[in-house]
Amino acid sequence: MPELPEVETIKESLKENIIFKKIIDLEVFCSSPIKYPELPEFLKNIRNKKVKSLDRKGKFLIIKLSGNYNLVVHMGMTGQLVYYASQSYFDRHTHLIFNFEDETRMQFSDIRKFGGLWLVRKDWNKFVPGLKELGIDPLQEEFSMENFQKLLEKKKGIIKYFLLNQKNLAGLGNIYADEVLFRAGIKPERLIPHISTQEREKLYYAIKNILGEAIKSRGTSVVNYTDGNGNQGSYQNNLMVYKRLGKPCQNCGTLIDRIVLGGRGTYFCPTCQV
DNA sequence: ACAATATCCTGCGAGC
DNA sequence: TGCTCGCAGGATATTG
Repeated sequence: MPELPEVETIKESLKENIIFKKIIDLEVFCSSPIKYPELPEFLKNIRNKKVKSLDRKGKFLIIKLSGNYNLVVHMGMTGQLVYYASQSYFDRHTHLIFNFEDETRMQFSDIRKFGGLWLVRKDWNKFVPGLKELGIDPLQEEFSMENFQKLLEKKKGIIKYFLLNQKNLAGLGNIYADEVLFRAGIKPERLIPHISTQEREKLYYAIKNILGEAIKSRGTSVVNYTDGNGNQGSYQNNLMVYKRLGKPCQNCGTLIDRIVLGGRGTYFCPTCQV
């Protein structure tokens, strides 16, 4: 599940390989990931564009191209964007191949097809659902303790819902939401008004630190995530609760429990989290 | 206004 | 062995 640390790693690993390269052609094996514009226009507009820079907003990867075009990519659950300099791996989930002028390429594959690509220019973020509504990115300076406290002030709901809602904070998904709540010592179903200021502080640092650590580990490869070079991350070795149902908590030995919140498997330690 | 569920999709592993 | 079923969860739409 590409969440913020994974998309950040994909961005950085792709950057070294595709920056300043010219896309001469796009091969389409499955057009459903192309969300905007319609395929013929997408094909026409992607051709002969040079990669100018790579950016990230929450879980969105934004590849800035010449002609003021932006290629916005969301990996969904199983999306992968991998660069190949020589022979490439190809299977039935490979949907798109971006061919560069120097005969290298970047492939988009997506088993579950929840991912999407948008090629946009003017008013670009209004064509991409969810992009304009994104909340604070926890890696930006704007994510201060003050702003975080302010954000929580008016909220009434369950803390895990808050963390997963991209309109509040942009970038947390199911894995890191659970990990962050474990480190902060907060049960996932706690109501926000019942969370103390001190706990909110712990939560703030948990978000900042865990995302930072996960980026250092180059992401969590628990399902099929790889970076832009096809390499796995290692943060799966640091997970304290996610997917650890029935295993002893590494802090206190209590068996990790699982509940369902928002249709998502939610893992926590019944002792360490109150 | 909010919480909770259904929806899209495919692979995988459990159980019969 | 091979089938069905439930589960995995990105985000949005819809229902409660």
